[in-house]
Formats: sequence, C-alpha cells, structure tokens
Amino acid sequence: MKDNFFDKVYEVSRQIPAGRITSYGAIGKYLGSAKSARMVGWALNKCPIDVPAHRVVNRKGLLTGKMHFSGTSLMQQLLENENIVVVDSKIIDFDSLFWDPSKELL
DNA sequence: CTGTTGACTGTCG
DNA sequence: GCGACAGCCAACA
Repeated sequence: MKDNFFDKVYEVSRQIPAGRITSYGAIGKYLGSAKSARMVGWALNKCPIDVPAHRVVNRKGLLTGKMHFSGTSLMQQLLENENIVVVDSKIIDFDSLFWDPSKELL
C-alpha cells in the first residue's frame, strides 16, 4: 500500500468531474502541502491514460502541461470537449470551473 | 551517493 | 503588475 503523493494525485485526478478543472496546487494542498505542486506535475508526468491530466492545469488556468501531450492543441481540444472554454491555451471562467478536491471531494 | 531537473506556488522587492 | 528566490520531493544521469 503506497499512499504516496503520486497515488493520491492519480486518484484525485480521476475523481475530477467532467467539465471541471483543478490546479496542481489544489491537489497538492489536498494532499497536505501546497508547495508539492511540483510532485503533482511529476506524477502526471507518468501520464497514465487512466488519468485525465488535461483537467489539471496551473493556478493561472494556463495549460502548462499541454506541451507534454501528444500534440500542442490536444489538451485544449480535450478541455473544449468537456464544454470548457479555452483560449490561447488558457481556461476561461477558470474560477467558475475550478474544482477544489479539499472542498468538493472532501 | 551527489547533483540537476521538473506539467508549481507563494512571498519578497 | 512583474521579476527573482525559495521550498517541496522524486526520478534520472
């Protein structure tokens, strides 16, 4: 049993409701350390297909991880597919679509 | 084992 | 508002 940061990130990421998004810091904070956002990014760097990493963006609502996807607009396309408005690789109404695991998931 | 890097965030100037 | 520094921990060379 490895309740490490990594596994938590994967679980939370899977529990993100469609049409919603969260930030690395939000997940990191839910895990106990907001500064651990790097670990979240590193965990998603494994990019398991079971984890919708495209729903996880930085605190600015910017798709910083789009570069790690197969293409450059793939991540944006996926978000738009979730009915999320994305312009210039950044999420519109990010504040409204923001999903906080420490509040929503609980 | 040591050092660098990484899909980040918060604080200081 | 923006630039620079620090903190966090794990993986890779």
